[in-house]
Amino acid sequence: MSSIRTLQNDAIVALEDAGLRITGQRRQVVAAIERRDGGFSAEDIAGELEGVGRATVYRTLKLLVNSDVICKLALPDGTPMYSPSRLEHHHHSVCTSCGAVEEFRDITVERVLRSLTREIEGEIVGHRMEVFIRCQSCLDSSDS
Amino acid sequence: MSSIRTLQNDAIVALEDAGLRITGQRRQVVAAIERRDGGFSAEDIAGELEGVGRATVYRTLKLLVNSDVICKLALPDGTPMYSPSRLEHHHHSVCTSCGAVEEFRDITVERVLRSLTREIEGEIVGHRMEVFIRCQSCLDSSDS
DNA sequence: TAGTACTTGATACTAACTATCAATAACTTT
DNA sequence: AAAGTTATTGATAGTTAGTATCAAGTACTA
Repeated sequence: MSSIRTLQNDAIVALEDAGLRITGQRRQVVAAIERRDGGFSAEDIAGELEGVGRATVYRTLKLLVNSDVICKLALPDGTPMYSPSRLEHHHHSVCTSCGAVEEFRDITVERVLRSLTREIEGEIVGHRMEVFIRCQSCLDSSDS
Repeated sequence: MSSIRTLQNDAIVALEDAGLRITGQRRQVVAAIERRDGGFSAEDIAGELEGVGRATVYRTLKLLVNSDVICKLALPDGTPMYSPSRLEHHHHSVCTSCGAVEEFRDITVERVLRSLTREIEGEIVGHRMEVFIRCQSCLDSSDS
């Protein structure tokens, strides 16, 4: 019984690994995430899933963030966005016009972190990097 | 009349350049920022300045962010923090234990951005990078 | 089947802002 | 320097993105 890598499968494995239960509500949240592609807000999901309580949506998103199934990122003004996580170690580009989120992996980012290890006093415990863009389709439609 | 570079002076120049008025309240907010060093929250300032309305504090912080006198950054959980901005083009390290903020400048970060120009479809309009650390003094005090 | 423990949803609450708008203060003009 | 114009302020209410509480429900376990 081979399992293809879908968000659903990843999420279930992650929840199980964490000793958590696979409930109907959690499945619904994951399914809703999979149905969209790109970034979404917690309220997007909560609004869509009438049958699942808002608190449960927020709780589930937090669980999924903690198990690296999705990422929580932020627009320039700080507005939070969530995005499914496919690449192992990655960063995000966010289109400031349409909100489209792309993952990218860049080895030079890792190199930056290593170089900072020498420059920064203390122990690096994490980082965040977001690149804000105007994506090609937004550029195209405003060029008209 | 030479003017030394202080946050106060920078802030006043920035506000004037933007065609804004230098009011007593704005001076008080800037002075309060200068009195602390490192990161602070909007509520820190609002709580300290009893005579200045909360809305005015938030408005003034936003003006200062827009004119690059201070930076708005975020802890890993998204909690916003503000920090005075001294270096021209810089990033931040934030201690997740004590909240201390340091600025750093790293040319390799700029190199990453240039390399992304080739990798990312679309036009890069900005970025954010924060490095989370346990600073030396927090490490020292927990080593005991 | 009973028991224990994890989950849920309704509700209320918090943090960090933002919108409104009448009153006030700061520049500008004369 | 008084009058006029316009920016700014503060009180209040509202919004967004959550978190805390806790009784009721559901899932595993013995």
